[in-house]
Amino acid sequence: MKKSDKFVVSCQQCGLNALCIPYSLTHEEMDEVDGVVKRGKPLQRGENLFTTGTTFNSFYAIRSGAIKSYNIDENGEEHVIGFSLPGEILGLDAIDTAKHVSSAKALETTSICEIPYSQVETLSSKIHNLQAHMYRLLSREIREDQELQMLLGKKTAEEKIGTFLLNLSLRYEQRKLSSTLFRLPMARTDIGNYLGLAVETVSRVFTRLQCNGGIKVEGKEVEILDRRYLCEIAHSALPNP
Amino acid sequence: MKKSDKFVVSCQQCGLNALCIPYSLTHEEMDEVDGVVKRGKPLQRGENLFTTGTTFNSFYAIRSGAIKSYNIDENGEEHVIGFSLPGEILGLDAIDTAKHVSSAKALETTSICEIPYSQVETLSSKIHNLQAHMYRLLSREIREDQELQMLLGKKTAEEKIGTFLLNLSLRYEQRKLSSTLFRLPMARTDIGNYLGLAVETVSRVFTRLQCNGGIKVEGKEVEILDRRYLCEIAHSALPNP
DNA sequence: CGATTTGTTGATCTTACTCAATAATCGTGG
DNA sequence: CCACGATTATTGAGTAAGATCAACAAATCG
Repeated sequence: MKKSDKFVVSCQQCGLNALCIPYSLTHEEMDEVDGVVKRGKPLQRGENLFTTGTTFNSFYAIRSGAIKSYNIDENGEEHVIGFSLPGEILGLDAIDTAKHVSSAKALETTSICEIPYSQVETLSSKIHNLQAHMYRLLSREIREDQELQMLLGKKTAEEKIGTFLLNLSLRYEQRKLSSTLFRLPMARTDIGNYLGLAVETVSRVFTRLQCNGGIKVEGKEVEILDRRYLCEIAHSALPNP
Repeated sequence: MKKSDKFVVSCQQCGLNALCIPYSLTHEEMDEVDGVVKRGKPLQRGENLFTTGTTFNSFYAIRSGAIKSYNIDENGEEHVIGFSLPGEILGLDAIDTAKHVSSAKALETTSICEIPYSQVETLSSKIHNLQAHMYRLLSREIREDQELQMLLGKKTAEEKIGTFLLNLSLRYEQRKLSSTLFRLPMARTDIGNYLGLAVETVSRVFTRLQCNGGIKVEGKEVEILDRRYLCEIAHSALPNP
């Protein structure tokens, strides 16, 4: 097996384009990065990848499936922090405390790649482009979180759901999956919890968007019928005009 | 001037304990980190440190004063992202895009330290502890943003304001300033905008908290009278019991 | 196949927004 | 320093968006 092949197998299939930055690493460096990525056994629906308070050793890249990140507050209430789809990375919020500050649960059968943090730390000292990439990765998450804050603080239920659907659509597209027809891996409850809405509101907005011809919903299957209309609803710039 | 003195001058006074990590850097390393930090001329109230879309070259540490980070949306509406107080760092969200994704404006006369990103990148490849620290710094911001998301999505007006005040109190305390008596550097409008509340609601909650003896407000001066009560209102764990 | 969870729809209630009026504070120039 | 206008803050009254409660339908699972 050539080095570049190995790289392709454990890295790009992992959706780890992010970590690997093929355009700026030598084959040798790719191989090194490649070497630290571990493929774990798939998680079953409902299984936890990690839970709050446990020691942070690795972050993870989703290969297939979907993960829900959440926290349980003092009153035992769940708070959904986000959803991770294939090709995305999670666990970066735990670097600072060395303990996981949230829990991560599989929403469906999910296979993941484990990326031991200590090795990334060591490797990124040596490979300058990997370090630069880690900084960008972390920075991007900060920026995305800030966008979400605006969504949560200032937008109406319709704007929240519209933006949520368009965001999912974009993320699937980035992974070469259909951007117009996809399956929501999470329950309505999770969507509501994530967006700060009651389940009933989520349901009602879905129905309303369907009545207006923007989408077609059937259980967890969603089809985006009128992207332009959804963008209007979301009051955000067109992700893909 | 001894090296350690120089370090103290441009670094600790900057509130850059964060960047310097005295406990894990040698004097030589401290001196190197020290060397890249530039002290700029103070900003006057209303002056911008940077604006959305401009090239990102440096991030900044607040030495004194206060900064408001914000964005202007398509409709010309301002959205307040956050406030930076002495000893805190801002601009980390721009690493990814190489352009500033938000604007930063001085809320009062503010002196800052400029930290050229390219130099931190270079230096952190060489000084492993600096790299590790940068990762922690970025990771912490992600975690804090996630906490804010929960606040914005699921909490009532009282919980939001209560948490906001306790958070400010904690941040002042960390910088050895009074945690019980301080001046709000931002307008009510900014607080409301930041927390996703109407100005009027902010005003009303302030009055209500004052009536219940939790705080004393007089214009921008705030005194925390009953921390325990505020914590109850905020429905959060006591930051300092 | 029945039981349990998950999703939808309707009716009512509550929180916080909006609009409006007034009061206080700030900044500026005489 | 004070007077002026402009901005910023407070308070009240009415309204609307979304929460809650409740009932039912549909999907999922053992």
